[in-house]
Amino acid sequence: MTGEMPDKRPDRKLRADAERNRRLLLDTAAQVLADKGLDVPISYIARAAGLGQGTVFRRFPSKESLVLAVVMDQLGALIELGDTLSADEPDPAEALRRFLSAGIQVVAENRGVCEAVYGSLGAGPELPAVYRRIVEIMHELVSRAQAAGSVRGDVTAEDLVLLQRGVAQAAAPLRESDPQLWRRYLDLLWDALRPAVADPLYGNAPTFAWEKMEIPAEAG
Amino acid sequence: MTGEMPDKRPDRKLRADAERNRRLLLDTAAQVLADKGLDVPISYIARAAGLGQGTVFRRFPSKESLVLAVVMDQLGALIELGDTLSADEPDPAEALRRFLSAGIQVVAENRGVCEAVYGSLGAGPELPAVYRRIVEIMHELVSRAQAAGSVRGDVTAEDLVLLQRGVAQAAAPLRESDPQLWRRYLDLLWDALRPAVADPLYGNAPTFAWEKMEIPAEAG
DNA sequence: ACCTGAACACCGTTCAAGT
DNA sequence: ACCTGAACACCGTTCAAGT
Repeated sequence: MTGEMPDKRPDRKLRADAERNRRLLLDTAAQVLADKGLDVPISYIARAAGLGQGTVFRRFPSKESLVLAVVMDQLGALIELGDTLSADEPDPAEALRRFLSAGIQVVAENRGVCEAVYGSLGAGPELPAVYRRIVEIMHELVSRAQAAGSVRGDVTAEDLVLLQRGVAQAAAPLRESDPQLWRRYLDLLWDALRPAVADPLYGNAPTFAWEKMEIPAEAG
Repeated sequence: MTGEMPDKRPDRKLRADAERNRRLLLDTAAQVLADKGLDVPISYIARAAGLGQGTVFRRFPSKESLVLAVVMDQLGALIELGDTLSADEPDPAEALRRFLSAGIQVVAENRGVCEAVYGSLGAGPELPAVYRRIVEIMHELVSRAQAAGSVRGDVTAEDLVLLQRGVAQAAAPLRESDPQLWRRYLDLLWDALRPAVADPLYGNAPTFAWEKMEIPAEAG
């Protein structure tokens, strides 16, 4: 057969209007998801962006993949901050604390991200490349803080990534009435990380099953 | 009109077969929800219980209310434990730790409860009577532990209820590969609660908007 | 009173027709 | 290549008919 197949490679250059629509869709979705949460119908997002819902599915094969793309956009900013801190912040404890804080804040202040990040990672995983990068940065920062004697030696980068989620989720029920509550529980977490208190922790540090994770199209 | 209305009062005595079916439904749902999570169709639960799906909606006005009833069943057991600890455990720190542990465990080991408890409480709240009771027990236990000097004075019962959730949710992504991971983060939380480390915490302790909570039918 | 399954509404996803 | 909205499948909820 001679019919042209549409190019499925994710990084194939899009036609100008398509690229514009993709960006519009991501921005609209980010905003809508942030305060309505994951339950908004795709049709709602499509209408808010002034597009047909078919267009959404042309660019993102499923609702989940759209959400994923939005979340990855946000985590991309977090990674940039991590790189900056890793390069420029001379105080290891301060660098770690700011990275923890920023990660918690993204989840805590964004209903869509909070709900999305709930089921993800671990067993039925997503966001692989981005999460792996975050763990790498976390590892760098926590290692330095431990070497400086600011943080107990028995917590790992994986622990801290999970605990970021935990802190954000602890504060999540009161997001509307007390949007800064997560800072309170970050303070508690920080206390728990002091080397002085270090009782041995139960069991072994967790490991993530990166192999099980599939690279979604958007991750390129 | 002379037609009899069905009695809507939630505690009205059910006919024997209806009561049996209600119990069967709750037990089946508990089991199915625990490992499949909230996404299982009602039709699946109905079939597993050998009933028509209409029967489910006759007893529980919505899927949400069925889930709620299941969760409340489980939290009922937690409350009983709390009462026992409050009455019988002489060591205040031990009593508090065991209550924290049991609450985290319920959420951590039960996918349905974990997902259900995610959105609840706080802004758009449910489970009111049961949650209020849990906070009361927590208040009793934490007060004693604080009076005994085992726990820092600036955390409240509300903090701890939220933090239970947080610990369970931190470990949730690895539930299948590492089902005991929550114990590790309970250890960390426990370290954070020591009076010795007490840096002042950010902001004020949270308060729950009980007024906003509606008593669901099942709470009778 | 209670049970049931067919019917309805809604939303995610697909696709034939149009630009 | 891309866009669109109608059509399809699935699941929560309702309800007319039966016991």
